[in-house]
Amino acid sequence: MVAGYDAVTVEDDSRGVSPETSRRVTLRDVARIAGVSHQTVSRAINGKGEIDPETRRRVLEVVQQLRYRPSRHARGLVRPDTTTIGLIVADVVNPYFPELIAGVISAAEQRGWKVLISTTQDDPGREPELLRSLAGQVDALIGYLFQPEDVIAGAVEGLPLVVINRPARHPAFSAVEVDVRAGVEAAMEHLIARGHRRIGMIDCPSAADPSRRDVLLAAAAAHGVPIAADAIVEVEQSQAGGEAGLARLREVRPDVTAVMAFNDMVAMGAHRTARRLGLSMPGDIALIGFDGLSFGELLEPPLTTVGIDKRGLGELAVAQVERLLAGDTPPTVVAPTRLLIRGSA
Amino acid sequence: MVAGYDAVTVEDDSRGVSPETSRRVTLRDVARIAGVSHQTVSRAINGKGEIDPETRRRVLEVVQQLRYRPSRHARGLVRPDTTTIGLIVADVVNPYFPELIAGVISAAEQRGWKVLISTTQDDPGREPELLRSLAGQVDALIGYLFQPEDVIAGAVEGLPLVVINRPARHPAFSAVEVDVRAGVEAAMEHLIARGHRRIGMIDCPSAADPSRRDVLLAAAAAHGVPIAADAIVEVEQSQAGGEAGLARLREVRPDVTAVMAFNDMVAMGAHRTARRLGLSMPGDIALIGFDGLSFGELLEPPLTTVGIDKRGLGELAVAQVERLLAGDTPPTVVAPTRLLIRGSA
DNA sequence: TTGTAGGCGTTATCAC
DNA sequence: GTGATAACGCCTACAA
Repeated sequence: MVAGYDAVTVEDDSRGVSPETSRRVTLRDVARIAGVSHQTVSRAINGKGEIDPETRRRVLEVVQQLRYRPSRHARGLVRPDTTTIGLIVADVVNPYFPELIAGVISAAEQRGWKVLISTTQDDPGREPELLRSLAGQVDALIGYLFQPEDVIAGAVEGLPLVVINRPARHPAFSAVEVDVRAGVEAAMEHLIARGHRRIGMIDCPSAADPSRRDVLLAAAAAHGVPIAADAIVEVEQSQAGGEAGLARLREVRPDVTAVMAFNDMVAMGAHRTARRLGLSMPGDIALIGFDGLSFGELLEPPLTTVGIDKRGLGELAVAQVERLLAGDTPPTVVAPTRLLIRGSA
Repeated sequence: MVAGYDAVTVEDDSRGVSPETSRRVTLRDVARIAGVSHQTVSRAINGKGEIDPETRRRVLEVVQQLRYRPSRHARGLVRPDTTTIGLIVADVVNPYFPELIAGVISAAEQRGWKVLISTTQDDPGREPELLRSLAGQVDALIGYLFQPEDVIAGAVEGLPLVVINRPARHPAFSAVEVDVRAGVEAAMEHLIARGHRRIGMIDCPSAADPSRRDVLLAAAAAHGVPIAADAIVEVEQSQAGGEAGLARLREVRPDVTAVMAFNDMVAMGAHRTARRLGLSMPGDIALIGFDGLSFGELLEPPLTTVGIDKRGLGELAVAQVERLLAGDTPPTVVAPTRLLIRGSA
């Protein structure tokens, strides 16, 4: 009993004299004040093992009073590990991402995993920093990243990483890619079947390899409908970029009858410009986007586009993580695309 | 030394013979194989303290070879805590949420916090289970929840919780609310100023209190433009609900000239029905949504709506968490709304 | 430069 | 029913 008494005094000290130095309230603090062993407190909290109801009540009271909260780290150390994966994207609001995120979350949840999300707020420069800070908290990472591979590799230091927007050259990475080639191919065939022979593109800078532009050029050439160099304009990846893009393209090549946009955002801008110029779609000009974002359905006419199964992409990424975690080095997985013919082409 | 030797054997066992039983690779395993103390390994990994480059190289090699990864829990136990907050929403894809999530993430990031996201996949029944499982991983929770308060309270057991879609009656909760009253009020004034006198509503079931319906009725009454009981139809909260809602309303009260929808999703459905019926907006019928989702801008005519600063809502929630974590019991915070007059009313 | 001892907060196992 | 004692995997002293 003397020991208990002593302890209480110590407790009073640390709590009364210097509450600012607020050390964390621990199981032992509760135990001391409640006059029981820390083990009993544990039992009271977890409802495990036999314990006198009265003791339990008293302990829980002290728990409340001290605002005690168990340390998740201490728990994690002792209990079977919950695996947590980190997800880094540029921006949650970009309509491309929510579905992707949903795929990751649901696939993770199926496995009983948790997902930690971070965004670069559209600033790729923050990637290394984010990767580093997430790396300490998770068991693996999934990222839609733009930095050079060695920069990324340096930041994650051996943590399993799955990249979802580009090929993985670096041996430490694993990748999920979109079948851009098949998508562009399908779009091209569609346009040609509709009689288009002078096709243009509103492209954007991208780290992908091969780029959409290369793929498009190849597909067009393969079909004997070569694309003129000046029928490809490059703009910033945004709606505004798309608006400017179509305007520019019309100036340079007014004879173009069909346009493939880098993605739906850009296509939406082009769509806007087309309407502003009084061009009917698909009559005066056919327009095809890429991504298959749902807002395209709301446009008038609705946007024809190469749809990506973004949800599936997220799920595949989690599956890759699973194999990585198991010690595998899985080959790149390719997510399919599907032409969504909706009206603008 | 015998102990060490034994251990090596065990290690060999667990890796070679039964990789399924795979115990975690620890710092000590690395140390043993590298022939140094676990402390040296720690130094090699963290780059702290003096260490012979050659030793370091050798250690890191073993680290690679054994695929050693430090345990985040063990680290967390010793290092200053990263605070992590859990965020629970129904579904990331619902266009209401991405902005909210973005707000939470950016506010959290500003404070150096991490965000763990979970979704109920639109099944409120999963809330207790999710809350419980998240509770073990985070320092506080933010949730867009539908279960009764005591159910929630039981699941989080004292973890700080901020609810963002309803008032907090329970003392353990803290809340961020949307200023529905002001929003509805503004919408009402707008309609009345435009000469509308027979106003209807497409409502949905909701846990909010007071409900949007009550608020609308009060506002209407206050302006001397009472709303007939049968001018309020209740539908499921979805686009399909909205479609059915306006159709039903037109049948019962064809004289209604303006309709307030429960939210933008529902309004979009109504918008569709209006077009299908050949009703011009805002001429034949004025339509106002709620939420201020951006897709409303793409409709033709664009949807007039009561806008919510969803990003701000998320930021406010994080601020509430901060106060909660500091030991405060902050009062409910109200996020403002703003009428976005875009065309449909 | 390297190794040893102790502790972080929790749970499990075993006595009492 | 309750309480010691020993892990869990890591890091920060401090000693060698």
